[in-house]
Amino acid sequence: MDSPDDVLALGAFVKLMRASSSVSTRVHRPLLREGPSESQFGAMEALLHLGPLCQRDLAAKILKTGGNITMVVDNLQKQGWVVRHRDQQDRRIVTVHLTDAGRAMIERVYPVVAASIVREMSVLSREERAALAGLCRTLGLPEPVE
Amino acid sequence: MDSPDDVLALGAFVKLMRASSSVSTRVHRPLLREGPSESQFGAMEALLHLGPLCQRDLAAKILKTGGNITMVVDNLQKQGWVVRHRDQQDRRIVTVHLTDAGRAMIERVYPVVAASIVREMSVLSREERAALAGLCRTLGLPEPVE
DNA sequence: GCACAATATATCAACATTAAACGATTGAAA
DNA sequence: TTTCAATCGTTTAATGTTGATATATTGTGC
Repeated sequence: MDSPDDVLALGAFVKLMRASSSVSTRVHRPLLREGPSESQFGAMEALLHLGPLCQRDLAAKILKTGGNITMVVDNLQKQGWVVRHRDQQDRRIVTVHLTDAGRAMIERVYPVVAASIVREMSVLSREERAALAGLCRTLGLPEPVE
Repeated sequence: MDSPDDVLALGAFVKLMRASSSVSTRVHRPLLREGPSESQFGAMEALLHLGPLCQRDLAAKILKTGGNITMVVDNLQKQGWVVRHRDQQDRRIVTVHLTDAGRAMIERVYPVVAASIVREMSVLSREERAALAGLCRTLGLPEPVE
């Protein structure tokens, strides 16, 4: 467990965690004190680009649990950015829709965040960005049973 | 803002976020229902490998805010894993020390997490892990003013 | 039609996280 | 020596996050 290979694997993991944490913090910092929180932003962006979603799909999109989505949607609803529609075919399902105010907000805020992301990624060359994307895609896949 | 380059930058960012989130979740899942939380683990690991730290340094090590550290150390103290020592030279400073029980806990748990990390990273070749570490190191650096 | 498993959401307790404001303490400048 | 700014930790309000559990609803097998 302390072979040189293991040490390098641990180092790569730590760097992955620190990079994602610091980049994410910097990307979302401009929204402070006016816009949605990070989770709220993720949900609003999904609704903008994918259309109305049920809470289950929304949770899957932003990698959060069901219990969490209830609270995030609650808070979005308080802001008047989304509304819940109970599905009439399957009454277990709640579909979340953007309001006009919500659409206006996310259409205003999304470009700001996107520009921030592009700026953050500009420290890497085009080839490096492609390499990072490929490595992260591999890492994100479920672990093989081995 | 929608040039092909920008789209690739956004894609790389999303994959970075999803990879770090899913890998981190899988790495820490084995600790559920017995061990420390993820933040608690980070703090305990820092104390194990670096020795006693003041809360400010602890916050910097695990990339969290001061207000957060107060709560994390509170909860570690409740478990009997750490103690606070008020510095006598500079009475503003609180140094956090592992207790014997805390050291025993983290020495038992750390190898489990480390093995889990090594397993997660094993989906990449040695060269890929090195490349990932380098890219993430670059990304984690503060953004140039440009 | 009736159990019954599966699904979707909500609820709950515990812990996490942040920004902002605050109190105590320190050190240095006036 | 007396302000005074900086530093360290804490507190607070708001939101997030999870796993466990509960409730309502659906569809299936009988």
